[in-house]
Parts: sequence; structure tokens; C-alpha cells
Amino acid sequence: MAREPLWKTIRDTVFSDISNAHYKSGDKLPTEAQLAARFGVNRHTVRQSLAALVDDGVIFTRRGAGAFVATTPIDYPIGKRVRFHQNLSAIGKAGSREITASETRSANEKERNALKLVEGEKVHVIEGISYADDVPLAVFRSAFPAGPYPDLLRHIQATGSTTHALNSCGVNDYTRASTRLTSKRATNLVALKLKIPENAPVLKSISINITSDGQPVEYGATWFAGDRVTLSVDAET
Amino acid sequence: MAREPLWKTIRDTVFSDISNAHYKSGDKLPTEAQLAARFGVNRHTVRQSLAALVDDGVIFTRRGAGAFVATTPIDYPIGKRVRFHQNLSAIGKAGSREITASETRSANEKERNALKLVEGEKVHVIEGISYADDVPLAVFRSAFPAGPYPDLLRHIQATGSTTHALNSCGVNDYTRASTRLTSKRATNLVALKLKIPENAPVLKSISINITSDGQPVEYGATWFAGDRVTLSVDAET
DNA sequence: TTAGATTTGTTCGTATGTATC
DNA sequence: TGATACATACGAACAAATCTA
Repeated sequence: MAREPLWKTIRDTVFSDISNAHYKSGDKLPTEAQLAARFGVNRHTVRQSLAALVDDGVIFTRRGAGAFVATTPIDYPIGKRVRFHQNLSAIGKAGSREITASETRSANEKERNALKLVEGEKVHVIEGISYADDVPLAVFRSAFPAGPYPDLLRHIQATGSTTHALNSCGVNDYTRASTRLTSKRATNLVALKLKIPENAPVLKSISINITSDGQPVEYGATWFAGDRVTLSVDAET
Repeated sequence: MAREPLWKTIRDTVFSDISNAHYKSGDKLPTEAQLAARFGVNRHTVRQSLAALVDDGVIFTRRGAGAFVATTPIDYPIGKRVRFHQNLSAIGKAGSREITASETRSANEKERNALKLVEGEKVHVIEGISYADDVPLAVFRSAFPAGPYPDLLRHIQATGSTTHALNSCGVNDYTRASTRLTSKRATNLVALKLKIPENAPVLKSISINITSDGQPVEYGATWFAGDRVTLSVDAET
């Protein structure tokens, strides 16, 4: 029986070292020479293992500097339900959300259009940043119709959770009706908030959530840091 | 009664000029001075109208050069079915697909994993570029299990359509099981193929299609030009 | 390659009407 | 009613990028 090639064994060992948090995001791996000594193989064999990890996006290398653990993109499902915290805790990350601004004002044209409001009607607007383990994942801005949910802002401030706040306002269930996605460069404001370089790629999402009886409840824009997030669209659930 | 502000009227007039094809994609609009003269207003008023159109993505400006009609991003639905051509023809674009490479080879680990193959099994792989009206929208690479569909490559070459080719191989229906999306910078190879600047944002999609009885039939990666495509995820259909 | 003209971007200032408190 | 803030609109000057002869 053909035993597994050395380089695959080494690749898997290094990978499990990373998975088991022996190395964290951004940490420098041992040099190729050190790894070669540790495994008792030639440096070329180690290189083949590292190349495979680079190809999988687990690590990245910088000539003259070394090999470093890449920040694993966090999978962010776009299903009917929004399950941000559950999803993060499933992979051992602590999700949090900071609300940087909130106000109630007259809806602008886009908001009126998305939420089916008429001129003059008001919306609650919140802006903020989502974090996983203190790393900013996304910045968001959401608008909710103020008429049906006059106390929404207060509940959001109190609970920090949109879902709970909407529950308190009588919305027991809401689902995502549509999402539009495109890839853009980060503006300097967004780059600053996400702590990424200016012009780094961001995934912009425009989404509309509706209640079970079809009333729009949320019109949201989210800018995800491209290298930290993967959006996944699954068939059912 | 409050009459509409001048700048909104001008914005709508310019927008309808664009909509009515007085100006096409990439066309240069009249200068701010010319528009100001035409509408009998100050240049600032015209600027406010144009700024609104820029904000809506209808036009873009280049300092020293002028204002130009933007190429409207093409909406690309990620539903269960793949309806590339139907979608394009609905907005009056001619969709085409160029296959730049095809081969049959042993599946690599990712392909085996996605398509549930064992080591040594072969896959058909096609690479190519999708166009709308001769503008490259996306580059793609797809892998299909070769075992169940030995003649697939020949059919794809003959018809140019994956759907038709799979039909000819006995697959009457297939749906998208999962899609993973992230935003990246264009590598120089992808940038070259998409005719976009290097490091321009691209939307990378990894998707798996399955037959009605759950067999994986296609493992595909697609790189969309970020400024030419909007992906939309809608609740139903 | 260079110089000048053209065009958009930015920042002042002024004035007026409208909405809000 | 008055005070204040905000949106609209016009004017002038200059900076920066682009185009052209």
C-alpha cells in the first residue's frame, strides 16, 4: 500500500498546528530550514508542503520575511435567515457589533423606494461595525420604517440586537427578500473603519428584509472586508 | 406648493437623455458649462445634478476630461437555476462565452472533494470568458466528473453551452447547491482577460451544481469584474 | 516634448426661501 | 412670533487633471 507522501504529512501537521491555535492569524511560521530540521527532510519537501498551504489560502509568504498564517475568511451565510452570531460561535469566534450612530429622520428616495414609504415618512437609521474576535468584519447601515416601530431605536440601543429589538416591536419573524452584491474598492472612510488599506477590495451588499406578511422592515447596506469574509449562498434551509 | 428643486429636474432630464439612448455607455456628456447654459442655471446647480447621478452610478467623471455614461452593472441572479443568456437578453445584451482551454485530467484534491470523487478519477475542465456585448464580464473554470459523462467535452465544444451538453449526456436538470463569494483583487492574468486594471476588485465565486438526485455535476470558480456585475440573491424562484 | 486651452474639483462668499423649535 | 438651521441657487477664483495643437 502506497503510504502518504512526506510533503502531505508535513502539510497536514503544519495545518493542524495552525488549527489548534499553536499559531494565530498573522503569526510567523518557523523558517523552512527549521521545519526541514524538525521533520528531518530536505528544505524542498517543506517548500512543497508550504506551497500547498499557500494555494489553499491558509498561509501566505513574503520573500525574505517568512511564512505567515493568513486570516481565515469567515463564512457568512446569505440565507433566508440572518444568523450572524450563531455562525461565528460555531467556529469559535466571538461576534460583536458596535453601533456608531443612530438617528430618526425623513427617508431619502432610495429608502422610500426600498421600504415602500411615501415622501415625508421617517426612518430609523443605524450605522456600525461588526466584529469577530475584535477584528472588524463589516460596516453596515440599516434603515427601518419608523412609523410602525416608533420605539425601535430605543430597543436596539438597549439590546444591541436588531432581531430582539424587532421582536419587542411585534415583528416575530423576518426574512431576507433580496440581496445585491458587488465588489468595490474601499473608500477611505470604509477602509478606516475596517482597518484595511485604502482601495482594498470590499464586498458591498444591499439587502431588503421583509416580515412574514411581506412588509419591508429593513433596508441595509453592508461593506464586508474582502479578505476576511466569504459569503455563502446555500440552496435550501 | 413647493416646486421641485432645479437640480432634481436637471438630474432627471439628463437621466432620461441617457435612458432614451441619446447617450450610450462611455459617451461623454456635455461639459458643465454647456449644461449650465442649456438649462440657464449656474454651474454649481448642474454640478449638484451630476453629483446625484454619480452617486447613483449612472455616470462617472474624470477631472479634466468630463462626465461619461457609466456601463450599467449587469445583474446576475444566483438562484437555483443558472439563467445567464436569458438574463442578458432581457436587458438587450448579447451574451456569449468563449472557451479558451479544455482538458481531461485527474481530479485534484479540491475537485475530488467538491465532486465526491476518489483519487485517480478524472475530470473534464473548461476555462473561458463570458461576455455581454463584447465586454468581458467574468472568467470561469469549471470541472465536471468525466466518468459519468465521457463525451461531455465534445458536446460542450459543439454546442458552446454547458446546459445543452449536459442534457446530451442525460442530465436533464441541475441546480446550484452552494455558492461561496468573496471580494479579491484581480491577479494580472484575470485582469488581462477581463480587460480591467490590475488590482481592480473582482468578485470570486465558488459554486457546486448538482443533479436532481443530488449528484454533483459541476465545480466551478468564476471571477466577475466588480464594476460590471451585480450578483443578486432573491428569496424565491 | 512642450505650452496653452479646456474641463472638472475645491473653496471661498452672498442671498433667499423653507422647515423647525 | 422670532431665532435658528438647512436646502437651494448664484458668483468668483484657483487648483489639478486632461487634452490638443
